[in-house]
Amino acid sequence: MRSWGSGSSLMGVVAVCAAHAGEPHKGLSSTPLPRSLDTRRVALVASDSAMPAPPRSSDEIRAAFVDFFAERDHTQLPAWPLVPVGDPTTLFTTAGMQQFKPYFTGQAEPPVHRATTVQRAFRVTDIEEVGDFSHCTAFEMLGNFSFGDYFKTEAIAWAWDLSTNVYGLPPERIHVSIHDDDDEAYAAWRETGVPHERIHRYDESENYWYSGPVGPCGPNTEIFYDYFPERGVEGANPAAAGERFLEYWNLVLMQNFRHEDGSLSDLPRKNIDTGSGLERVAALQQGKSSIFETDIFLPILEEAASIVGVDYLGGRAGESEGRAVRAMSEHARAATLLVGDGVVPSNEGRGYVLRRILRRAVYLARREGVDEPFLNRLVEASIAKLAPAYPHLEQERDFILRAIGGEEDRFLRTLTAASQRLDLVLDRLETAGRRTLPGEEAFSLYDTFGLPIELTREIAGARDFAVDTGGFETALEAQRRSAREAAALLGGEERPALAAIGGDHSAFVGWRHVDGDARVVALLRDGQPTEVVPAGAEAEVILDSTPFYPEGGGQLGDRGLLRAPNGLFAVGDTQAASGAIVHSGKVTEGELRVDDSLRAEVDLPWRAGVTRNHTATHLLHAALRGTLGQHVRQQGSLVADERLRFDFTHLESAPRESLDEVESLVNGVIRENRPVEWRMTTYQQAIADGALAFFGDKYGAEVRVVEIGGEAGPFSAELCGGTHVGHTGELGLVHILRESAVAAGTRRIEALSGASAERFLLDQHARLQRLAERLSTPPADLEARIEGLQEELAGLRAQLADVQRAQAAGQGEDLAASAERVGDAHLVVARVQAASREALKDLADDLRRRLSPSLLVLAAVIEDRPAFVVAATPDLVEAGVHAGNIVREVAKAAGGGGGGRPDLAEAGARDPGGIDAALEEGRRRAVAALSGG
RNA sequence: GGGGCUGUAGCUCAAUUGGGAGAGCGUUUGACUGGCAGUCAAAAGGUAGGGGGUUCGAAUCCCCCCAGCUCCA
Repeated sequence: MRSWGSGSSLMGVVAVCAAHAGEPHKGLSSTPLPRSLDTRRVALVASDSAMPAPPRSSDEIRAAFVDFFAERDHTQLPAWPLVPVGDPTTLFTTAGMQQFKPYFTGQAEPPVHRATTVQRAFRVTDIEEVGDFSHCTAFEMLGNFSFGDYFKTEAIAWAWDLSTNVYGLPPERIHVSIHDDDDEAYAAWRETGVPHERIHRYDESENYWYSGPVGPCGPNTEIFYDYFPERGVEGANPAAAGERFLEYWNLVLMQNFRHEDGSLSDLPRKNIDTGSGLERVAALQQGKSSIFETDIFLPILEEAASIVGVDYLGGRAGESEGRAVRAMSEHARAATLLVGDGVVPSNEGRGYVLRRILRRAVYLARREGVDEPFLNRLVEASIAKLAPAYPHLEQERDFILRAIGGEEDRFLRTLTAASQRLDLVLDRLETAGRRTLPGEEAFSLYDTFGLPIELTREIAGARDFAVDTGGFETALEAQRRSAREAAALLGGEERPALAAIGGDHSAFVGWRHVDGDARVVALLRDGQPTEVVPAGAEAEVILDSTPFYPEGGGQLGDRGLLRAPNGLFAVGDTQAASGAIVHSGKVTEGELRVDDSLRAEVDLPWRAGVTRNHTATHLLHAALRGTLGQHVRQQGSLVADERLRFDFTHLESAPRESLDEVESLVNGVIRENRPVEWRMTTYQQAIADGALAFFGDKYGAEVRVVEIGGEAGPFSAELCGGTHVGHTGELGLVHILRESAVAAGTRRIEALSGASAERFLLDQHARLQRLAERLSTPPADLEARIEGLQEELAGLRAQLADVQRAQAAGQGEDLAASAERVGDAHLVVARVQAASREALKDLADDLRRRLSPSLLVLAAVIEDRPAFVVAATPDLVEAGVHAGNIVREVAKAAGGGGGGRPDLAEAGARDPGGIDAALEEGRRRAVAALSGG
């Protein structure tokens, strides 16, 4: 399968320069383009003096493309953000056609029949290649689209017209490829004047496009620029990877539909879907061999080169320096676009990809000796370059800088910690006389501490250590395998049984109704279709139409009741799957049969709570954006009947004052009792009107916009399929409970609305009253009262400690006086009073200070259990006395256990009755130790 | 979603491996020097992330939860 412009073909080798005609430039170093290139360009322009000046800069090319198609009745539609809007299963927007899929598959009616877009795109496949002369992760796709309107002939003629007359490319340098069987395309190209020998035919593997086993598909035709026309057309093969040709435009001619059995039929309405990489066109228009030498990258490259400290543009950068400069520039630019579209660095999903490119940029720079943070300089340069086409980047500048700068700081910290650890490991190996770092060690540094294997190799290499790369790969592969197995085990369930239900069903009427008459279309028990469900059995019910809202957009699925003629079905949850709305629950009375006519009733109090909370979520979202900044975007939410949870992008914790501000803003809007209205529109129209779309939610071609009114423009407008109140006043009150962190860059607030908010505040108030009563003080004085109690407690503790100390001192004096002498040493064996183990040890310390040399064996009852301490002065320890050994025997005599250091050891037992025997044993051991030593 | 590591004073981190919670920096106070900078001395600051368990005894071992870091999907 070959989707146009996919993988390395799109960003294929462009590293060929046409300057020195006939001389292939293998292994182009980072040498900049020779000036002679520009002369070629000048000559070319001069020869076409009748034509308006061709577009040169990327901004001009973008405009020229859009204008060209606008003149031909195309409407320019807004691009998608890099985060695909309708499809949570896709990480990033990778092509211009992505937002038009529903039109191509016929699921939805297009708003216009001719469209053109400039679509920013991001592809993960080539990250490791970035740094060479051609690969990119982020790029811009220029595209024109026809939805059942014009087809091959026009698409091809216009592509030719734009290429030769607007871009001013010399016709003799253009080659095209078509599908083997596509004689129509061949004819269309001949019509433009392309000679037979520059039209190349390829089979399915090269020139056929489809997306998935079932769906629209068709041949495509690609347009190539020939850097070496002097090599002749004999044997020319544009599709082969190489230095000669640059593919800069791909036209997909969607004319067939592939069915499940593999057969093809003609599409009733044929489509055109084209994509032309702006970076590549810029390279052609600027006479450059590499996209990195176009105006798109120059200002960023220049900044990167100054960071690395090389004269990149002057051609004085070494091979690896050049790589680093290019990768740093590309990754910084891509990251800028990603953060601008709401992606924040994290340890999973899109955020993880962002993290990977940022970290790659940092370690490549570090390898060239850059150890200061630098990303923000590159981001500034990227924003400056991109802002004319993408003004939102300028608006979100601060957020972008903080998100990326913060990630850089974190990574530098991680690197420092991990390299210290590596040094320790290497020290150990060195002592053991080994010179190879085992693969498991390298993997652990990578896996646990985030040290890239390249850096491990480098640091180890600097100390003359080898790294067992094979072992590392093995460990990495093992982890991948186990992750895959775990994923397979959990795998999301496919529901073919639902997809197989024929006819119309599951019409949703819940936005306007909470009950309605319906007919049972299908019943499932344990996922299998059945005709009847008896009382007591769990089942899933599919209705022809239903007021039950299936879980989506964070709003939980409805609960309620289905009243059938011969039975009752309690709905516990409602979910959407395979195009069906599935009511799951239990038959509580009688039975339920397919074809039963029934009354579907959503649980009213439940739905009322959920509805309130959903509107509250929109209000909070709008208020957060107003208070914390426009970078706030919904990341996820949970809308239940009694509470709501709302996750959003924000880099630091929101202070209580901001939350208070948000809360009072929201409650203000509630008091104003503003109308909440919704309407259906197209996605493009909604976005153009400024509505907010939540990423990760599924939108059809028709979308629903929920708008909360305001005096000057709506207070909030969001794409949303959920249920909402009619006026904000119905919410009564919104109260934010708490704010917390969910992941790096994502915060969560939990809140209540309506009756649950009221109940919560009343509970709080009641608790306050109870506390005040208990402390016999008015609620207003509670703080002062507690402060007083705390002071009193601290005072009493200090007094108690004084008393205990005095008591211990007295005891110490008495015990010291009663000490026996064994040889030169003092021996105290005694049962004492002590409140804690601490006090017992303090007493031993006191005695050691009073008597030297001395050996002490003390016992006390602490919390009804015997505790023992044996202590010896340092000189005795020197002479071989070991307190730990003595206390162990003491404890054993009391039925317990213990141990410790030679100078101080403690032990305990359960039964206080054994103390006397234990002390007896202690005396024997002590005497033996003192005389035997 | 799965795995690994970490959580000790405001900060950075120790503790002979289960036996008395510490250092440096910072903070406060005092002393010295004309002031600042500084030097010296002292003090304050800890439910050891939270909870449970094992044990005579847990920062240390086990389990659960939370948070941070990190790899994989």
